[in-house]
Amino acid sequence: MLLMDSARRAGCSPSPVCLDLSVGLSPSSPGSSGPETTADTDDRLDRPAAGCRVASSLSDEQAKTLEAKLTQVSEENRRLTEMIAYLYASQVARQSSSSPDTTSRKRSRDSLEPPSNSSDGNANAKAEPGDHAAVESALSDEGTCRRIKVTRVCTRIDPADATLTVKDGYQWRKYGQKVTRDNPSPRAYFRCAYAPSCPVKKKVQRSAEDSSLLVATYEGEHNHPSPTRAGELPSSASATASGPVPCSISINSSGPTITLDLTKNGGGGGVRVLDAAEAPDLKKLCQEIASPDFRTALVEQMARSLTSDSKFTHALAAAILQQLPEY
DNA sequence: CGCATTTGACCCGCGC
DNA sequence: GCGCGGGTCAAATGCG
Repeated sequence: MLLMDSARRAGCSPSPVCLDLSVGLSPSSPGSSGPETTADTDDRLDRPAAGCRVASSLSDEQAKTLEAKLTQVSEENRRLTEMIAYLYASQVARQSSSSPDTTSRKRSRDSLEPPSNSSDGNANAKAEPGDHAAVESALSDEGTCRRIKVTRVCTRIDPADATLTVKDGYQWRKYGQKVTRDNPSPRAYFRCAYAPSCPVKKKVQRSAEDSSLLVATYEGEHNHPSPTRAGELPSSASATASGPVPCSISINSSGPTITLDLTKNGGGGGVRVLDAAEAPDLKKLCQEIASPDFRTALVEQMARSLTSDSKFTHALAAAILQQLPEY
């Protein structure tokens, strides 16, 4: 959260690709219902975090140390973002050179949706390289295209649980269910209960590879507050119950957002690119990001940043201790 | 009785 | 033009 906040303050969104690094908090964080499940929403950035309360109890010296560290982390985050942007640009260049025809576009009959910019896994599974241009087009036509945010959220569930429900705090109305070609488990279609005033839809389907993984794809943004406080984030409630997921990939009209959720109990805290095979237009990029070298470098750099400074770790430990009740 | 869910039918875009 | 497959509709059904 500090990373994201610092990146935002540093104005660190120069590229169509945003590297969103979120370090999971303890599920028992006071006042937090557990937004461990990743989603590229901005809401959580504007909420007071546990870390802010910790920082407020620090001495001036500790605060300065943390601030200096924050600046350093911001810089590193900016470099990482640039790295992602470079990889993305390279991929775009390769794709555009191999598929000059970008005129044919699949347009949804649903007027609420933009030109095909779907992150739907199965739809992309059969997409040709030209489809990548659809994403690219949406990126370059920001001024003319209506921006529809598409977010993919993954939640680990009990494999025995047959219900395709993701408790995210919002009320949904199911309007359809289909068995898709590439996945034996059905896909459920939901509309926000506040429709038609709220245009948000979501699709929920088990992962074809891992039946314990529930993939929810949100299209659009709610134009109303969540009925429940716990639902400030998509799937936040279920994430608390089911545990965070290591990674999610989101694609919106402002560019793909790759969210790496380095939580401590989501697959060992490793970085994993999920459903890369389902997004062939980004497959190459995702493969590069998911490569062992990149992952190792990323994790090492983050770990080094956070642990190399003994003052930082001591200050953090002291701050945490101050928050613990005395026995 | 009203509302939510289920499920088969239908629509539409795309590839061949 | 036809078939396929994803997405949506709407009547039927279930439930409180």
